[in-house]
Amino acid sequence: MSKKNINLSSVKGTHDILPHEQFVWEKLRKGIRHVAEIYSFSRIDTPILENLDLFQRGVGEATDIVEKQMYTLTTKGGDKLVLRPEGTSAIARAYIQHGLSHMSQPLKVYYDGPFFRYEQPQAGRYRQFNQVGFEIIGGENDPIYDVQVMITALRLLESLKFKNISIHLNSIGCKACRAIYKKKLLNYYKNNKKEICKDCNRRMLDNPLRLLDCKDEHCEAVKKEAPSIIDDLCTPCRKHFKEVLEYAEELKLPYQIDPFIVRGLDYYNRTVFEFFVEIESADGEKTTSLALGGGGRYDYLFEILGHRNTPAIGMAFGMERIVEAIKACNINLLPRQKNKIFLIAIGIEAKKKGLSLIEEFAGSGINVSESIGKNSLGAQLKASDKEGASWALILGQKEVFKESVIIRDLKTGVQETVLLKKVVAEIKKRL
RNA sequence: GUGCCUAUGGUUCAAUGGUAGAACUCCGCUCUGUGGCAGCGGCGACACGGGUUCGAUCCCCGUUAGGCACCCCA
Repeated sequence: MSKKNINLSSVKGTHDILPHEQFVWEKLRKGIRHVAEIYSFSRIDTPILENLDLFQRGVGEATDIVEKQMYTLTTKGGDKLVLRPEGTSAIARAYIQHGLSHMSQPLKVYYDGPFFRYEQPQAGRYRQFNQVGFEIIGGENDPIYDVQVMITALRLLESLKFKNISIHLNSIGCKACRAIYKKKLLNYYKNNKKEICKDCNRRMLDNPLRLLDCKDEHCEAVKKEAPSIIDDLCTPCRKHFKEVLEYAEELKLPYQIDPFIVRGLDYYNRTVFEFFVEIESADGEKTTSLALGGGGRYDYLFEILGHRNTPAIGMAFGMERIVEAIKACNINLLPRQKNKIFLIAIGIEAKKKGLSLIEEFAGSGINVSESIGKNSLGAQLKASDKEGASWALILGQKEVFKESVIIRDLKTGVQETVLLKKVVAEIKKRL
């Protein structure tokens, strides 16, 4: 087998998270755990593999995700499975399957993990990507939960030191008022058909709400004058939205009403929102908004899945997007350097003693790093420098013979010889 | 799925129709008894396939991958 034929790069749209970038991810995971605890979300993990029907039914047959972005596979037994493209449907499935409606309601859960969508990779977009999501399921259909999900998400971003966060908020009503609005919107666009781009002409046929997403400048002009769904909400939807806004005011959420937010998946109703963060370009000249995630209410999902009507709201962030935004905003999350101990041993006897010494330190909860495979003292000191260690423990022939060890302060160069059995205590004192 | 751009060591960049240089990184030596500096040395690359040519890393075509945008979304 020739090496030449093996493709040694990661699969298109997937990426490695290398050791030197792990600290950002770890920080993010910690932030997630922390904020989840504060707002009493419990963790839930669902499998990466699910039945194909779940998403066909849940997300919607006509959505892009289901139409062309799912990784599907057939098992030897003939079952049609899919690598999960999103989290909400899977959580709804677990809720129904395990009778979680019998736990105290509403159920508040969070998750993070990999998801899969087959599309063209691009900035902040991968085929395998990670999402973190928060869901509040069951209980009352109270707008306070809508705001709770948003505040949780907001606090997560704040804990990562993001500034200039904004929440674009909208209501897309219910089946009844949305249908009326769609007609109205279509009528309006029909009258302006000549002004709009060819994509929008297509949208008129297959996804009218998406007309509001177009960034073409002619369409922008048409959009400005377009009827707003907020004016057409039915009385219950209008009341719900009004209360959401009142709670949002109370919590001083950095929100703005954005009638152009329409989410793609079928199961959304009423409250929908997206989180943005402002990014300064490299030359500092202009700022752009980066969408980190979004969500909304999905009161219809449980009915779609054949369960009784269950109110629910949730949201998800793209973790890669958060990480990229952290980099783009130059946010420094590096932990303060801890004092590190570095063991240096010269000669086979010293190395043996050194190994047990590392164990002894480990037993006291102190990590000792080393580069014990190297032989010369100089090389090992150099390695200690690269590690950024504070103290070196030097064990040579002489020290082994005398049952002692040198403690070298790597910043000042001051050295002290102490007995081997006292060294752990001595280091503890210095820490 | 569509359009535009790109492809040279681990990284960032050069040069060239006669097969490649540097900086940083990595490894080693100066230096089995004291690191950061310095000096010296070493490993290591033309994405793949085809075409034009005496000869292609360079020109052309295709494939693949990456970037950006559209679509859509996280």
